[in-house]
Amino acid sequence: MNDRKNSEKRGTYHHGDLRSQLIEATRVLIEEKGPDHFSVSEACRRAGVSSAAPYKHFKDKGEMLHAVALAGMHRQREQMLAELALYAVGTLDRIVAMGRVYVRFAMNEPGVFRLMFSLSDGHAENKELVATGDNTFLVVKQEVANCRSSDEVSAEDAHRAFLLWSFVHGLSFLNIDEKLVGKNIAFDLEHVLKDVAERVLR
Amino acid sequence: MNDRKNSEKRGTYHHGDLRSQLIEATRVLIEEKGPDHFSVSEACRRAGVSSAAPYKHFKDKGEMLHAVALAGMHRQREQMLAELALYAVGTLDRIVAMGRVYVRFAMNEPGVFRLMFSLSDGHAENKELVATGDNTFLVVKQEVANCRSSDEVSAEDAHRAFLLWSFVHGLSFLNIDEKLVGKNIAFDLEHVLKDVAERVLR
DNA sequence: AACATATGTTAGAGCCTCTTACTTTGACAA
DNA sequence: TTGTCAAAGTAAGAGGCTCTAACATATGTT
Repeated sequence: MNDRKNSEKRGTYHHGDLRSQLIEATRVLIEEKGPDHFSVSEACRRAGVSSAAPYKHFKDKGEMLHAVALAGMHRQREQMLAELALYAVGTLDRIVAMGRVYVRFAMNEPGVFRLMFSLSDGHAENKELVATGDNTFLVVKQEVANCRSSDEVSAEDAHRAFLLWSFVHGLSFLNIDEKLVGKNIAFDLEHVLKDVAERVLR
Repeated sequence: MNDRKNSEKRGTYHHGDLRSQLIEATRVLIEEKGPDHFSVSEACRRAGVSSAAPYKHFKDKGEMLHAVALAGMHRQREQMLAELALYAVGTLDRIVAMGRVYVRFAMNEPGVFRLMFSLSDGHAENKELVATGDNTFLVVKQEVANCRSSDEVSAEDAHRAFLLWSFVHGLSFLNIDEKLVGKNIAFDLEHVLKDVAERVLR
């Protein structure tokens, strides 16, 4: 079988696993320099290929970024589900848990987070990205419904989920963009998340 | 006196008002193509000068963007103060008014809004930008304090102002990045703002 | 009137994205 | 086993970008 998929051996003309190594190099670069200063050329240098190589795998630079963003959304989703598993269904703890994952993800991977949400370059036209995002928001809505002891997501549940999302989204951006430093804002994440969850879920 | 400051006459070797015309061209371009796809060259073409001209007025591209961002922050602040003047001191209406201005500004000038908050390229190091932002947030804190019938801004007031800011910030971004379309979210701005203001101010 | 300074210009270095044409490799059918 | 083809590399380069250096021309001060 083809055991070259495991990214180890190069030295051959064909790389074997260029696509995923480019995505990883891109991800690292984005965290180092931000999504704006990322260059395909640099990613190529790190992957050890010529600067024309990526175009066998991606239509253009934007498609590389989309791949990184999509992988990020999957990571975020998985982290959310993993954290949710730790708390009892229908408790506020689960709402807090989702918020924690959201904000922490932004702190841990600010570059990718910005890419996922802020770089709107054809994101809305990318079916996969939109579907993944919708899917994650569906989880939030379901959790809100559970918290309010209903199984089906009502319009009111959706509205409250939306309030929660807006809040953690704004908090994440203000935080990674350092708009909060020196503004005398006591910022204990757990406390803030609990506070907001209570206010929104009554 | 120097009446060439009024941007009209060119045809002369010296432009007369290049700095501000470059800022305006940049602003327009950013709204047309987004802050990422803005190019100095294009702004020069529109202003009718060579692509080296801007460097007599700005250190680099980033400084041009800072100028646009700063002008945006001043516009935002002025709109906020103008809107505040319409409502009685200490009322929830004033909180709603500030939120309205914030979200509307983001909708009307998404490119500049993104620039102001999201492009964190040395923003934190730019004293003027930071000071202007702090100043605007001070207004919010003061309004929250007024709403809770105290003149001085307590830590609790600051905390609530911060919750409000996070919320409208997130809402603005989700909105302009079109993350809300097709997610069955009833989005009546006035209603949402009132709802949130009540939840946060008890 | 003459000069210093501010603010334009042209030319070009060095970087980037992406295309074209060519090369190498691996897979698979005969 | 070998011949062929598609996949996935490479080198070269067009065209665009940022920014610098060297030069040119207005402006305002003296």
